[in-house]
Amino acid sequence: MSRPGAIMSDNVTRRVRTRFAPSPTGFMHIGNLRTGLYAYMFAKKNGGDFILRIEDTDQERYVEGAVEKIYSTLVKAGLDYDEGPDKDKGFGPYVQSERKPLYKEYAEKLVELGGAYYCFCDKERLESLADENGVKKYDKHCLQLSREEVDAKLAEGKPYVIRQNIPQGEGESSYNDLVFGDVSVAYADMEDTILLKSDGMPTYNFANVVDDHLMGITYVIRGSEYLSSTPKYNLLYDSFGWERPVYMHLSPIMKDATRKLSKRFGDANFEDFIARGFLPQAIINYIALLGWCPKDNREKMTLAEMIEAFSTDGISISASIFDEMKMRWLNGEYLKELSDDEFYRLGKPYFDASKAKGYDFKKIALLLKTRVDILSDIPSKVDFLAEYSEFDQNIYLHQKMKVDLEVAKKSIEISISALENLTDWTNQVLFETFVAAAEANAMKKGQILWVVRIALTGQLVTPGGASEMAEILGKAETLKRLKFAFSRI
RNA sequence: GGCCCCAUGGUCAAGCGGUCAAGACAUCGCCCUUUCACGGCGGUAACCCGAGUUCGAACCUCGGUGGGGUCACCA
Repeated sequence: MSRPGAIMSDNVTRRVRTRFAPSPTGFMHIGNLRTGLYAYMFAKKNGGDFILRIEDTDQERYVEGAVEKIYSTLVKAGLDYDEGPDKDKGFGPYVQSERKPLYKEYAEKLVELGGAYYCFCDKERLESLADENGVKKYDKHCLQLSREEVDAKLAEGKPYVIRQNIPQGEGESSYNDLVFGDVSVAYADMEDTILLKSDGMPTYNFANVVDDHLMGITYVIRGSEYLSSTPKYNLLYDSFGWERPVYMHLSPIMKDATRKLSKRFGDANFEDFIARGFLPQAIINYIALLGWCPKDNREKMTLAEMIEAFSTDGISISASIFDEMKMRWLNGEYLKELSDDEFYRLGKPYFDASKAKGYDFKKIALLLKTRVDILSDIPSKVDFLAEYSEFDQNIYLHQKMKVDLEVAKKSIEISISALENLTDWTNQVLFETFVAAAEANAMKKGQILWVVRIALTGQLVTPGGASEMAEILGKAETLKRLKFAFSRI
């Protein structure tokens, strides 16, 4: 396999044009989005155009609202297309179902050119072609038909499809993929697949070629499932006498070692991640890294930085497993970078959804910014404000700080008396009060702080230290909880 | 099953014939003038197997194994 380098400028004879061509069959899958991202980055990196095309030739799988989802995802992700259904720059329409007459015209033209032929075989005959593996390779039966016979059947109104006419005999079709290098497939291994269905709609095999050519697409960037059928598409370009585009195939994103990330994997779609409190830029950043690595190995990058650093030789050829853990980490990094106000604004819906009511969430947000990876972690972090009851006494125990139940009980007792007459209820004063109380009683301040924090929340991991928790809870609630905790030890 | 493609720690990955085989996530430990977190420092952990080419192979070749894709009037 020969490994191609990055695009040399002298190879770019035509303006770079890439496209993203999703089919409106549901939500926006992460793997699909990544393909769009790479097509976008490649175009922008090379000063070219990024085109959106809707591939809806399969009416059976069409899902209502899916087109809108494609638009909104692209907007949120920051991938603005230069051309698309709502931005016609003269290559439209950009929705395949609206291009129907075009495909028929080109299919007929291809028949004239010898690259395709009419086929009238019925389902029964096709079924009978199955071999021991159930593979039904078409036998070019209708290629034998004379022009007169074809015309007669057509005049009769017999249903037909148009099939690609793969050359017979030896020979192979090959191309050089920007990511995979040389790929070739023998003619003998290709089938005369259907180009135009009996309903007059094209199959993907045909529509993508006609559209890519008509829309001036110079670089075809798509999933690796097309790797081995691409030689066939190239034959189509050749038959038409069209210039072949350059291809860049992308390996799939896996759910685990053997399963592809599929639409059935509920969490694998963009909308869902957004709803769970992932930031669009974090998602984009993460998926860009799933299968691509910049020269300098940077990880956290803005879209603009990624475009700047984008190069095809950094794209990996093997599949990668989606790791939500790492995406969470990256998202956390983006969260920490937010201004306090921005974090509060974005987190507000999650605070509102928590069980805690009536607290100063703006203040709590300050504490949470460095403590959550995704916004939907917020409710579980603040629920202790509303829910406080019996908890496991063992969480008081801390060997290194020498905290046992006896020390815990004493710490709480000391704290109660130190706090009871305190009027200035701020974090700073509270902290100093705890420290002073510890010193006055010959205890380590960590012993007090550790115990109070737990006594106040009933949790081992909390959104802040003892003084911060006390400040948020307020004097009355703080004392109430300390007294309760004291009574339980 | 035929054909196409892939193979570095648990995960993402750097590596392009000579490296003590980077870095990040996760994990573990330590530090943060003894609270949670943040942060800092450090540890554990990898070239699928077998031949060949070469003075020398994670890198090149072949075979095996494993995995993915494809073989639709789906895209």
